Amino acid sequence: MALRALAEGGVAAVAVEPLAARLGATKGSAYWHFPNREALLKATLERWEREHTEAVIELVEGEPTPDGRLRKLFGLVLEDPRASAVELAMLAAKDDPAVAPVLRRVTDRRVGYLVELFGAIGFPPAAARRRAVLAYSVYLGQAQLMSAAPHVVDGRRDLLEDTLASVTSRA
Amino acid sequence: MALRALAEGGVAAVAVEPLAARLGATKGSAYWHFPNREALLKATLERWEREHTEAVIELVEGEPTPDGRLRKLFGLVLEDPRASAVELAMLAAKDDPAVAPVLRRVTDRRVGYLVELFGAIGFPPAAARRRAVLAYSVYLGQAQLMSAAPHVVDGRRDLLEDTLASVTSRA
DNA sequence: CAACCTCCGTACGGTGCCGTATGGAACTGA
DNA sequence: TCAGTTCCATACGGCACCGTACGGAGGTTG
Repeated sequence: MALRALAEGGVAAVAVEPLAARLGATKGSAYWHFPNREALLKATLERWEREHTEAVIELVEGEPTPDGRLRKLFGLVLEDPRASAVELAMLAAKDDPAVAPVLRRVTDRRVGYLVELFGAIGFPPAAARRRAVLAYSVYLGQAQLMSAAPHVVDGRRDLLEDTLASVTSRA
Repeated sequence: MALRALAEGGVAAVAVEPLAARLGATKGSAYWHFPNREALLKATLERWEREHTEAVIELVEGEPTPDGRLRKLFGLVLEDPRASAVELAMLAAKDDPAVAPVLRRVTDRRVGYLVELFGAIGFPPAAARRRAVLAYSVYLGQAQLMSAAPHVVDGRRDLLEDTLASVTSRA
């Protein structure tokens, strides 16, 4: 529920009174479960970190080949922009003291996973790391673009191919 | 001044009372110059659009070759992350009704410029457009990453080369 | 049954912001 | 000089949120 609010209204929407009202309850109840708003937000963020970061990686791990995993990963952004809503909300609130550490952990975890992936494709460690950083930049940028200006992408299914080609090519 | 607040505190910081206080004035004064907060925000955003979007393009146009222009463009993000602060604030507030139209215009303008650039490099129109969308994604993503998790990039000067190679290679 | 703990509601004060009302000082022009 | 305009301050009410105080219903345990 708090996650839904986070996706829809950003970090600011993870607030005691609005959420209580949404649940048909009152603040009195909410403040029994959480000492304050910060604790509510922290719990929400950590729950997202726990459940959704690994979930994506597990989903991607279902693909048999490393190339297939990369394709799956970037395909996720393009096929369902709404799925990136929480990610974008986190980036939007990157300066919030409750958000920053979670964001940092998730970023490290994901870039680390990408390093593995590029290593499995055959890049040597240093190159794999560079590719991973680049690929994650593309991932973030596409999520932003899909969300903020979908018309520039609009049905551009070949963007996925372009992306994969540019990120994996050994020029 | 309002632009400074926008860069530092995001769209939420472009508020009547905080800005007035920052200027050593009072709201009474502020509400004489602007009918309401929305007008203040709109004026701030449009001023940014007017002065800074074209400014970047003009700066880049100073480079003699198209390749040099691309290099300059991506170099800007990596050499001074603070310069992207307003961009990121805009993206963070993309759902704000005052922000959305400005963001859309700026995105269109920039992607359009990139299409020109890739055309000048020698890509045929359709390919140039695809490259432009991809390149702008990388631009946005790098700005995000530099701002939210600088430690993963950290001194990685070769990222610029990687980026240019991946975006311009004719694989 | 009585004391107790759990969970929720009502009621209140505080803060930061929006927007309005109103008055006044300084300048400007007839 | 005096009326009008410009620019700013004080003061007020409103709203949305945070957080606290406190009371009460219902199950739990001695």
